[in-house]
Amino acid sequence: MKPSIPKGTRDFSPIEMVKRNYIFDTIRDVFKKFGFLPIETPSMENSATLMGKYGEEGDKLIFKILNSGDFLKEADQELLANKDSKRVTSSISEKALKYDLTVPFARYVVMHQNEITFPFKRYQIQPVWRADRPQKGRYREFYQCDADVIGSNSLLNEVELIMLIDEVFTKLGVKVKILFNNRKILSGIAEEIGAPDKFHDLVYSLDVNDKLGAFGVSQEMTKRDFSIEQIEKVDDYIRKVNNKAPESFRSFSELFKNSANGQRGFEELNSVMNNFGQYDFNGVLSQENKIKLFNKLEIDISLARGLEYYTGAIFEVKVEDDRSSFTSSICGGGRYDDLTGIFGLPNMSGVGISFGADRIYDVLEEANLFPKDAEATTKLLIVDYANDIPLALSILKQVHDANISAELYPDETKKFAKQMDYAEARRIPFVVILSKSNSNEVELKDIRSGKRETISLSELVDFIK
RNA sequence: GUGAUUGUAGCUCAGUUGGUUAGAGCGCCUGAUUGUGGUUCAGGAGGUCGCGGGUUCGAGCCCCGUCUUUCACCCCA
Repeated sequence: MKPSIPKGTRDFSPIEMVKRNYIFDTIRDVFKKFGFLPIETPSMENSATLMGKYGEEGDKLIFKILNSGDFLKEADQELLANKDSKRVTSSISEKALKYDLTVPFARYVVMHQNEITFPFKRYQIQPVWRADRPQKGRYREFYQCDADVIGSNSLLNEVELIMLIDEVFTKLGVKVKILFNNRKILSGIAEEIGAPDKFHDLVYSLDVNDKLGAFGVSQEMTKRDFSIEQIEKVDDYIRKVNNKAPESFRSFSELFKNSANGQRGFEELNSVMNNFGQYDFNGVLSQENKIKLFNKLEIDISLARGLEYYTGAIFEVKVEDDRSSFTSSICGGGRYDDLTGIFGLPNMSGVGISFGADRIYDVLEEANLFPKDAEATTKLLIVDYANDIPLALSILKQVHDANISAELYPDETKKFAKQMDYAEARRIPFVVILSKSNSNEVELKDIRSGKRETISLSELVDFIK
């Protein structure tokens, strides 16, 4: 049979793994620095844990796992006879692959609440699965790197997460734009125009602001049967936000006369943004005391995010780098006030962000931002050693003891040319040709320059280092 | 989920309006040559043309189905 792997999944070669690990290590280091602690959860969860948390679209993208044994006997025979796939699923599948790391985390918090010290800061780097159709930057199995703080209402957590995002992308060398919004503003607008029941239609309409501007939003709202007064009111909001001037944004709050939700959303947004040097809405803090970010931080009122559980802050990060054409978001997150409530632990607000490692990989690859030394693993190869294997092994031991990665060519019977090809293919920078060496001096070749020289064994370690 | 797109040797690709034993470059293997792998020369292995069905005297080229690739929409990391 011809070997293959499922659609949307990938194998990773050693070269790719070294680069992937570079991303994971960078993100993990920043997570640790900010005080987050690691956990892991299983690949699969009970379907009931996952279903209903991601909205209608999200639920459809959850991979279900078939029950074991004679599952058709256990199934609802009537639904089975009617070939009602959608409804019969729940009777033949009780488990599912996890769709993100946030919901399993909420489940974890509830199950381990007695052992956790709150506020709890955890990070988690694991694969998740989505039954999406693959395309650019979209895979069916991909890694998320999450950091969440749960059990704290403080908006300083939002501030810290923005600092964390800025630091990660600064370390990776990618220029990005951090978009920030608050879901309360969105529901505030819905309330203000008297259409809280059309929240989703409003969000979808606002979404086109990004591409088509205020006029596009009006058009979209017309399509979705909003009244002229409603459209005009929203248009007012949009224009105030699209105009990036602080005084324009300040006047924004005056628009929420009838919505406490909207007013609060504005205050939350304001109090977070005010910590950063790029914004100065009310001029309270002097510029010197504000945090300077390497990347851009912007308010984007159209930012809604599909995940249903967000209730406050919403983050999204997009690449803004000439060297990359990547347009989809590479990091996102937000605040969820009651994710644990459904599992029986109310009043536990959390906020977190999720880095899309695979998309970040694509960006770094496209923009050529991987450090070059990320490719070399072994520093030294010993070749042509068949005549004196004990000497070869003793040199190997000495180099290893100096904490340098080195190896023997794995087959002493192969031709010299083969052994040199191996060094080149593996990008090993140095080769010791043992047939021309003795217990005092070794013949060392630098593969990149092609130069050979004889140096003493004691110098070897320092030379390679 | 909707609409396109791709699939020929290990890799990158040719293959004309359907017509005899399906090609190239690189790579790989063998031998020779070369004062020290990387040069040059000679030879060689390797493909049921994604899979299944159909049309035809005859299909890599046409039709249907299916899987896969890539992309847009939707949604999202």
